[in-house]
Amino acid sequence: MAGLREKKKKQTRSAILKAAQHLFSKKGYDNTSIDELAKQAGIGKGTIYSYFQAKSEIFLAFCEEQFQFVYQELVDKSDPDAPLIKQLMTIFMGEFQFVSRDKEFGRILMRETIFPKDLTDDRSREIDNKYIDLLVPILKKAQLRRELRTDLELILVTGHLYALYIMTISAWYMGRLLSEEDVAQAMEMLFEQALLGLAPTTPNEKADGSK
Amino acid sequence: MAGLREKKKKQTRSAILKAAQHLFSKKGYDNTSIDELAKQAGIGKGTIYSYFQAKSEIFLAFCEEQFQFVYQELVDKSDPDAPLIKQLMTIFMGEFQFVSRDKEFGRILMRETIFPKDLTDDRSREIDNKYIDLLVPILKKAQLRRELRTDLELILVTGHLYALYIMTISAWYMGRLLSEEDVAQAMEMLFEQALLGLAPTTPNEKADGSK
DNA sequence: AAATAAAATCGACTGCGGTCGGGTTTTTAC
DNA sequence: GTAAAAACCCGACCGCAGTCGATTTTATTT
Repeated sequence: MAGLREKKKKQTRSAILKAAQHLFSKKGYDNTSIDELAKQAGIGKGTIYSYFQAKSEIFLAFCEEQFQFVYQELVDKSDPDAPLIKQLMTIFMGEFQFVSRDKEFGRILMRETIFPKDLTDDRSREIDNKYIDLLVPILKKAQLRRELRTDLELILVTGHLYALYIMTISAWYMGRLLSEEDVAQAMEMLFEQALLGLAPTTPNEKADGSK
Repeated sequence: MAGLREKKKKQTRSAILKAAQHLFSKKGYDNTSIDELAKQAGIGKGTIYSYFQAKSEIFLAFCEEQFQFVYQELVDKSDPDAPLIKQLMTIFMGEFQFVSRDKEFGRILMRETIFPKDLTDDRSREIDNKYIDLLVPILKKAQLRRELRTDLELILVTGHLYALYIMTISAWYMGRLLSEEDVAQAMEMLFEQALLGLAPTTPNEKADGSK
């Protein structure tokens, strides 16, 4: 049977992740050393590096599991027939609450997700694929309700909205936004801007003619 | 004279930055150790930490100088009467070219700028204040030309546009956009989306009534 | 000018992320 | 069943960021 080795590897990998879940949650990312992780998982330090290429990768794998749970919750919570902006707020503020539970945790996640160090690792790409999967159906429904233009590539729209989310979070990290309400308010204004457009409601070229 | 000490401190600080400029440019950020930096600057390792709290701070200070130069170039290059979207493209693609000269350099800069580790350090905040200072006059002129709504807070608009820039860069870092043309194209489409709005040209609420 | 206080400088030291070569276990070949 | 090959595991080791207390340099007081 070729299965014996494979099985053990799965066990080891999951032991590492379990140790990570325990220690990261308890002591935070920076305060958990690889040595501790290895000890907790009952393996040697070097072994960890044959499962993950860097400490940050363990963190991303850890996040992925957490996310899986949160996403489902968010999908369940949001009302598919509510106005688009309401749904966006539900999802992204839910995200924010999750990320902001531990500021350090969120910062590392953001950094690795948006500006990944290792391009060979698909983990970061997968994470924002999740955003796309989450948003696209919502956007499609909004198109049916005529809340959204139908001539746009939805992937660009998700990128647009995600960008505004990132910017809001960043402003919070930089101390420009202090409370959760500040964050919510700024985010909603940005979404409104995106939906209505920055240019005057009637496009400029046509307005010129009428003047 | 109270000046002697102050003078020396200025000298030392500038020696560190000069060493940083030299070594970072030559060997990259990660490959330059604090020890080397200290040696090149002709001081002890510990001394560096009484001028900067972390290696990343030295990097940000180094960037600030570089930026100063690039900004001026960008301002000079852009035509203040061109359509807003043209001006935005000139500025942000100029930025991109600067940042992408060295991928590692850009990544660290982005990470520190957008998700700073140390909130007590104002450097990262200053860097995006520069964006605001750069964009606001351009936006004001666009308002006069009726290319931009006048009922918006300009700081939110700069945030909006900056967010789209970041998102595009991020997509490049993640390997979703490969060439410079890809980046330019994606960026322009996002800016267009932002200007025209994601919602159908006539806002939904009014369209409903007419139907 | 001498004595005291304050500030700045230094490099040995610590702890951590990541590497590497030798040792061990599993698989394959015969 | 045994020997060769492959895969896997490990912890001593390396280089580096950042700390700390001892030491030197500058400012202040008498």
